[in-house]
Amino acid sequence: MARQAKKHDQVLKVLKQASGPMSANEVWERLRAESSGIGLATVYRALGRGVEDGRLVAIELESGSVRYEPSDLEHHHHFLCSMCRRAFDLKGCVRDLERLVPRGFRMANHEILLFGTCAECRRAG
Amino acid sequence: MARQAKKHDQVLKVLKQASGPMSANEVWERLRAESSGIGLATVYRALGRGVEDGRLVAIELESGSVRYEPSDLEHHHHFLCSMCRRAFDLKGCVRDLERLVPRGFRMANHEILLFGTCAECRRAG
DNA sequence: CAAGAATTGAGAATCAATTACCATTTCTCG
DNA sequence: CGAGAAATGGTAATTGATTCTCAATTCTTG
Repeated sequence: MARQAKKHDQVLKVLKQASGPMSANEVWERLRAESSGIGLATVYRALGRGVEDGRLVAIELESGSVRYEPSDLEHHHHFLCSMCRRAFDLKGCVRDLERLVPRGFRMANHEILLFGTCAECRRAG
Repeated sequence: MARQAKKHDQVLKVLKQASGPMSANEVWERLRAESSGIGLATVYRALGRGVEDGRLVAIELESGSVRYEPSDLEHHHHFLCSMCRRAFDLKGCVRDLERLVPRGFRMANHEILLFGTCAECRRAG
């Protein structure tokens, strides 16, 4: 069996349990507190490999940061809280997207992004 | 009357005529070729001021670059060509977005982004 | 035209995200 | 155990976007 990459597994685990896609930094901040800590470089390595493996997908919801999520999630979209900047998964999708595509263009996929305030920030704010 | 800012007007004009939101760099590349050229710093200044003025809005469709568009456009969404990386305006919207919002969250606005290949790149490719 | 204010351009500086490096540690396996 | 492969962490280096600096230019107005 291949050598086990403990830290890498921790990274994947965090993403599996997350309520939405996370940036490298978010993953790092969550893991560094834990028992043994983790280096940011390792987080990036784990994420990069996860994408290569096909176990993760990288998405870009806003300028300046790439987020990662498990690739085996059902089709879904995201909510970006403008206060805490976290992204949350949404359930469901919408229909009739095809009719938005201009003549001659080909749509490969789509992203629906809702902006606003998450429940937690609403309570806090 | 206030001093006229020629270059700034050129920047706004480019955005008005554009088929979609443009990044600072895209605007710069289009204008530098013209008659007198323009400095990248000036493009940024014009964009920044345009946003302050309320004449432009900044949107973030992908990592690493903010795009700008006139603020007086009707509600619309965007298509991002994965080959040429340009963004195009789309007509129309979809319904039922509200039902995607999780309980306790508040949606302020939304973005629908279609990915794929634009007509030009399809012909070329 | 002269003075003063705003604009401009070029390049340096900054900033955040990401990657590269390299020494150290941890595993695996014979 | 001992050698070699893989993983790790800290930090330097890089990258791309954006902002800053400052001297030169352009306007506006009297």
